[in-house]
Amino acid sequence: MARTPPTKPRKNALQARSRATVDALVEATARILVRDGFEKASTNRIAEIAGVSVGSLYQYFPSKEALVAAVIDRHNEEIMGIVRTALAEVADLPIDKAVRKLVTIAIEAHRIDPKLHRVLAEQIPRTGQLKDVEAFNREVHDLVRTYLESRRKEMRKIDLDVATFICVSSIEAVAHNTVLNGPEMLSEKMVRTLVDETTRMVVGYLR
Amino acid sequence: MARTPPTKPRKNALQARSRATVDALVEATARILVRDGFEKASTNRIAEIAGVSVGSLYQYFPSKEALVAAVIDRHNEEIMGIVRTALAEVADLPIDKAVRKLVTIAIEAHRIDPKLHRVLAEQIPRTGQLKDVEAFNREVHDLVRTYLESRRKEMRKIDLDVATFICVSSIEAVAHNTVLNGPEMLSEKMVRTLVDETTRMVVGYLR
DNA sequence: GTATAATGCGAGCATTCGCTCGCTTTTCCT
DNA sequence: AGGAAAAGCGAGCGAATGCTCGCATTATAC
Repeated sequence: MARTPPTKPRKNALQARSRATVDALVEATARILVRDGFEKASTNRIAEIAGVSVGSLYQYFPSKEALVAAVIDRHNEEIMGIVRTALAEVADLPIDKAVRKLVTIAIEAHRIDPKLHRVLAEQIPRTGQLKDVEAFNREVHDLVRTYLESRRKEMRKIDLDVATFICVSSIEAVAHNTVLNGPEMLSEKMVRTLVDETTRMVVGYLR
Repeated sequence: MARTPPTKPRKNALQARSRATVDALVEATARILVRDGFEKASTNRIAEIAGVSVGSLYQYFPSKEALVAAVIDRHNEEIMGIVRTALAEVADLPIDKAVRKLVTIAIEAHRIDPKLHRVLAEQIPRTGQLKDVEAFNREVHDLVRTYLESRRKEMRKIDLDVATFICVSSIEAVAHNTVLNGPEMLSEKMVRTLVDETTRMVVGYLR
């Protein structure tokens, strides 16, 4: 048999299979969380649904918590992606346009897999994940603060950190509660009204 | 054997002791939740800390969930008491004064046993308690809505339910995040600033 | 082709948990 | 005093869970 080239020797095969296994496990965890809730999500069950053995599960995730954390990370990354993109797009817009976009985006972000979002928000005991949640909040805060800083001339004199804190908290809460209150509040018309009103409040506050 | 008198026959003795037992159990549950978190709060442990046997525990609480629910109810009742009182006091005040008071109260209410509040918010899987939380939110919403209705002339034309939803969500979120962010944000000065700013935002929005 | 390492397997262990049940102690009533 | 009812007790059961470990299977290297 011919020689195998020196490059790319020892991790291909390993990755092809194990990557798939890891993905299947995370996906299975998410599905069980949505379908049966946190309490019913045992490692045995997760492995079963993923079509993987418990033993293999524990080769890639040291604990059940790690598995759930992976699901949370994936979800958070999705949301952060949206938020980052939105804030980049908004960088050159005046405050009123920017806030409107951000409010819209906030609701949209919460609408990604709302069932999973609900389970993560309501059923997952935040044990150890505190760091992650904090980092998440921190990044959002910093991004928004940076934007506001660049638009300071449109604003009244105001402590930037306080303003950011209040605006982010409020927008997030409206988006969160809107989505959690079920599909009733998610009619096109309702969403538009909420975006209008929240934007009005925040913009009015900032300047 | 003589007849047992019709009035107050069968619950006196029961109440002196059992009242104390029930209280001890609820108190112990709260303490364990704060000290060790939800996961460590087993019924055996709760009974032990309460100085009561597991058997007795199950005479008064049909399940662990019921015990936790009792703690939540107690906490919610405390908060609702404050909120109800505040809204009564505020009924005759103009919007700016009223909102300021409500924001202050919201933070104060969240400051009742903040550690317990944090555990309840972050660690308790909301399973079955959904109804209670909904009822709680509902009552707050209705109280605030009623106040705003009585002050409509001071306000711009606006959908009352939407306005209530946005204001309550925002105020609650600011209070919640303020308290959860730890004692750093709770200096006298900081709190005053937050109250000022949040009040400004909400009042500006409403009129 | 064969040795070696990577990956996967799953019965089962140790532990914990929620909860029951047969019994004792305390309180009340007469 | 005496007996019935209320309250309390706690060893322990059955079920479930997170996780281990010795072995089987598959891929890679040469």
